[in-house]
Amino acid sequence: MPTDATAPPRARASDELLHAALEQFATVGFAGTSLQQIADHAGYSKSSVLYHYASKEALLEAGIAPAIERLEVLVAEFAEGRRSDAARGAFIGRFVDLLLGERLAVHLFVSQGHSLGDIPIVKRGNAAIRVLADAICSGASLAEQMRFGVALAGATYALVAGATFFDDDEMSELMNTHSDDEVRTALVDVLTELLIPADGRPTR
Amino acid sequence: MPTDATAPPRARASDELLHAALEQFATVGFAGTSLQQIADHAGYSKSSVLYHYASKEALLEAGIAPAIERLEVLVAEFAEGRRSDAARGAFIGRFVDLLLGERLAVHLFVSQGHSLGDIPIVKRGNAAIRVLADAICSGASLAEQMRFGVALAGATYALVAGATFFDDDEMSELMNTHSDDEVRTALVDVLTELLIPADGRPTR
DNA sequence: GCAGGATCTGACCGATCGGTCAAGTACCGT
DNA sequence: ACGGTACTTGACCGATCGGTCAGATCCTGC
Repeated sequence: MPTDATAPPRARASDELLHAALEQFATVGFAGTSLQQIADHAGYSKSSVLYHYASKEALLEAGIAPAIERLEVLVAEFAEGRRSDAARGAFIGRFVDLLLGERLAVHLFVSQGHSLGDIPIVKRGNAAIRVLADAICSGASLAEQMRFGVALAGATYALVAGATFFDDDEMSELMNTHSDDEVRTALVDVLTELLIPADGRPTR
Repeated sequence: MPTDATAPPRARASDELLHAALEQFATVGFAGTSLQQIADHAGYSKSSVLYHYASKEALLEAGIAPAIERLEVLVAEFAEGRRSDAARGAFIGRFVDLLLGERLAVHLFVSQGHSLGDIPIVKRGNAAIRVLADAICSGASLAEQMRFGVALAGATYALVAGATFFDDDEMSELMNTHSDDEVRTALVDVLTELLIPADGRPTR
C-alpha cells in the first residue's frame, strides 16, 4: 500500500532518525551531537543515518525547516499588516501555537540560532526574527522595546527553559498537571497583558 | 610589585585566556569550541591553555563560577526572606544587575545549562534556578507561574537574544544609543510592572 | 526465478579532538 | 654565575569526528 495517510507517523526509518536527531540537537547541542549518538539513539548504524540524510547539516535542515517556514509566514503577515490590537492578538495566539507545536525545533533554533548562523535555514530563521524585531521596535521607546522583547523572549524561553531545567521534577509535574490547552491559555493571557494593555497606558 | 589592586584587569595571560574561552563558549557553544580556537583567539598555543587550566572543563568552571555564586546568594536571600513587594523589588534590581554584570557567563549558562548538566558548577547553577522557581511558584496559579516565568526568562533572554541575534545592526544600534544604565532602568521597570502590579490585581 | 532498486551495514579515510610530555626560554633572588 | 621557578611551545598520543564506499540483505515487479 502506498503512504497511508492514517498510519501512525513514526513508521518510516527516516522519520525515526530525524526525530532522534532533533531530540539530540535540542538536548546536547548540534556541535555536541555525533552521528553515532543519533544512530544509537534511533537504533540504526551511522551509515544508515548518512544514507537517509546527506550530512549532519542536512539532518538539521530537515528538522527545523518546517518550524522556520511557519515562523516566516507568521512574521511576514504580522509585519505587513497594520499593528492594530486585533492583529496583535491574533499574532500572539498563532505565535504561542507555533511555540507549542514545534517545541524541539524552537528550542534548538532559539538556543543555538546564533552559533549555527552559517547554516542557510538557520540564517533564514535569524532574518525572520530580525524582521519581527524591526516591526516591533520601529518608533517605540526603549521601555516599549523592552516590553516586547521580554514578552516574546519570555514566552519562548519560559517553555524552552522549562524543558531545559525541569525535565525531572517541577516541570514534569507542572506539565502533566496542566494540559497543553491550559498552558496555551495562560501564556496567551500573559502576553496579551504585556502587549495589549487593557488600562489606559499608551502602547507607544 | 605584588598583585596591584588598581592594575588594569587584562594584563595576566590566564585572564586573557579565560576571557577568550568564555567568549567562544558563549558564542559557538562549549562543545563547539576547541582548545585550539581558544588558543588562537587569545594569541597563545594550545599547550599554554592547558598549562593555565587543567582541562576544558576547568576553563568553563573558572569562567562561570563567579556568576553562579552571585546567583546562589541572590536566590538564597530571596528564598528565605518573606516575599513582600519591597523584597521583590530589591530582588529584581539585583537580578538585573547580575544579568548586566555577567553577560557572557549568563549567556553561556542560560543557553547551555541543560546540556552541560554533568559539570559540577553548572549543576549548582541549575539547582539554584530550581530553588528560585520553587520559591516563585509555590502556591501560585498556573497564570501566576507563567507571569513569573515569562518575566525572569524574558529579562534574561531578551539580553542574551539581543547579543545573539543582533550583534550586527539593531542591537548594536540599540546598545550604543542607550547606556547600560538606561537599559537597566527599562528592564527593571518592565519586571516591576510584571511582578509587582500597581493596580488592584492580586499577585497570587 | 530473477533482475533491480531500496535499505542497511562494517570497514575504512583524513582531520581534528582533548590531553601529555619534555625541552626550551625568560626572569628571579642569591 | 647559578639554581629555581614561571611560562610557553611543538611533537606526539589514542579516541572520535563527519563522511565515503563496497558489499550484504531484503523486497517488489515481471
